[in-house]
Amino acid sequence: MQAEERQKRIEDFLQDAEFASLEELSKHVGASISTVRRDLTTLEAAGSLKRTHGGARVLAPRSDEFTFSLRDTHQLTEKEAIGKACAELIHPNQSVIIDAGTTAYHVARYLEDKTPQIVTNSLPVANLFAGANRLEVVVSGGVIYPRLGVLVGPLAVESFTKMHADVAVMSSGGISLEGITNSHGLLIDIQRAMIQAAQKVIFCLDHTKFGRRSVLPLCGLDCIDVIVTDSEAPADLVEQLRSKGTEVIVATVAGKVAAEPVAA
Amino acid sequence: MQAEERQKRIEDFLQDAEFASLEELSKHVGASISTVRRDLTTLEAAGSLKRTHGGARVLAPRSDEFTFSLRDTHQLTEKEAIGKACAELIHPNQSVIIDAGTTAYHVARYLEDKTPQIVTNSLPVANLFAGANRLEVVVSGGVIYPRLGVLVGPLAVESFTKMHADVAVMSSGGISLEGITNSHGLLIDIQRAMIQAAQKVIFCLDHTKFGRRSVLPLCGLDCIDVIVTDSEAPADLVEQLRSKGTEVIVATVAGKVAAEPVAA
DNA sequence: GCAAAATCTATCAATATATTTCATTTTATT
DNA sequence: AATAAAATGAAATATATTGATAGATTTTGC
Repeated sequence: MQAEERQKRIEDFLQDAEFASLEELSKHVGASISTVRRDLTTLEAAGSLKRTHGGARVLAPRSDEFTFSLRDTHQLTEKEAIGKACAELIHPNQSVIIDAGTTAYHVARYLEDKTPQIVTNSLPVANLFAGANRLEVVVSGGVIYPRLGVLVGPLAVESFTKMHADVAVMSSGGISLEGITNSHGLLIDIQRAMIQAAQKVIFCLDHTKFGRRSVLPLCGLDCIDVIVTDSEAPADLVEQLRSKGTEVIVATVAGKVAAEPVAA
Repeated sequence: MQAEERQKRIEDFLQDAEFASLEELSKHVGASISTVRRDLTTLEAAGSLKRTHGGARVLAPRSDEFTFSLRDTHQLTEKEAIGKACAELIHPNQSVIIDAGTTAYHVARYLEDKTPQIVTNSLPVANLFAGANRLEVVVSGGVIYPRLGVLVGPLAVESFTKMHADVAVMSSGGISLEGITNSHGLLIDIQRAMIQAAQKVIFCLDHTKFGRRSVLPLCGLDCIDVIVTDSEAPADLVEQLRSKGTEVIVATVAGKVAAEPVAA
């Protein structure tokens, strides 16, 4: 059988089964385990499935919840650490804009005790605080972007242009020396408005974002006050960013924060 | 079994049980206590549950995330019937404003197939449609009113004053011959804006609301185009409303027989 | 407040799964 | 057909997951 044909059969099989073990797949396509492994590696790189221990599963099996926030266990501990470290930068009673994105979501989880005023366009974040009556949560208006649970569109942008906040906690798809980039065009306008609205801009980016360039440019390094990342971030790029005057905080996964002496 | 599958089962199990011991979970997923422990650690980090001594519980139990919507099983079947009946009044592709309230929520549940454009200030309603990518859902901005998951405040009011919709599906605390009343002061302004914004105003009120007067007056009968209620509504008041020129639709509860002959 | 019981965390060996490596077969190219 | 290149399957090596156990911690009952 041809490699391409085989990989297509694997994709189809997974589409129905949602998950399949290597043995199953091997039997189904009539190839050895090794070959199936190789195919899975290829297909994962192509983005059509997700490998797991013991097999593979479809990428977003069901979208009954916000797929991004709870199913995305990628770099989970890193994001946890980043969330914790970033939350420590927020002082009580500050007003905080929370961006819609996995990493920013994890920051939000550590904010409840600080009782800040929170502004967000993320439904998951809104839900997180819906039950808490100690802190005030402002939700921007907007149209729901399916699956992500983000509010987008002119109403959302407008909300933020009229607003002011002490801090903005942002996340995005990539960072390089040229600046920040992101993938979703609809989000860019909103993120720019968020950055404009906030006095201090914090970007939370796990190490996989470093050196990566997403489709669309969001802003230059000069817009950023602080970057929070995890200890896996490439040291050279971190140094270069610092030498360009951007404060970079590296959160250690163990739970402690390796904050650099703040050179404001 | 796969790790992911197992963790999903733990989540699901907890969703129903609200709390479960390690032993229960271990038995339910067919893995050792140690493994369940590890899963719980992971899931807690992901934010989907809270570990406790001896087990784990849901973080925000689905059933009282928004106290009003799901915990309120009061007149559930009646509200179901009202929701269904009201949804039938909506034509495909109409734009619909959905009020924040138990009854209006139940209407929303029957709207997905109509693919209307939906506007709401209710987080539960927003969540309901967050996964659906066939229909456009606009969320008004605003401050989260704790526990209810309603967006209130000037931002919310403003959203609706700038808007226009074909239909508004409303609910409230009471109706009498003098008009509609509601209890939450913060909601009144928003509801008025909703009514202004819509061409056709439908009020969904189960029978317990009839003859009741809540704290604050919302609007007179002249603002209302249609009232949808259930078959337990007092016939005399229904008749009086009709004679005043308000259309009243009585939804029959499945299994229950309409007390009065319904003159559509 | 103390002791007993239960539960938690940390660690380790056993197992299962991944990755790497290499000889062999298949396919493509001249 | 001869050769180079790529793909395959199988083995060896490395890594991850699991279940069990021992010592630390918390809860419970008095």
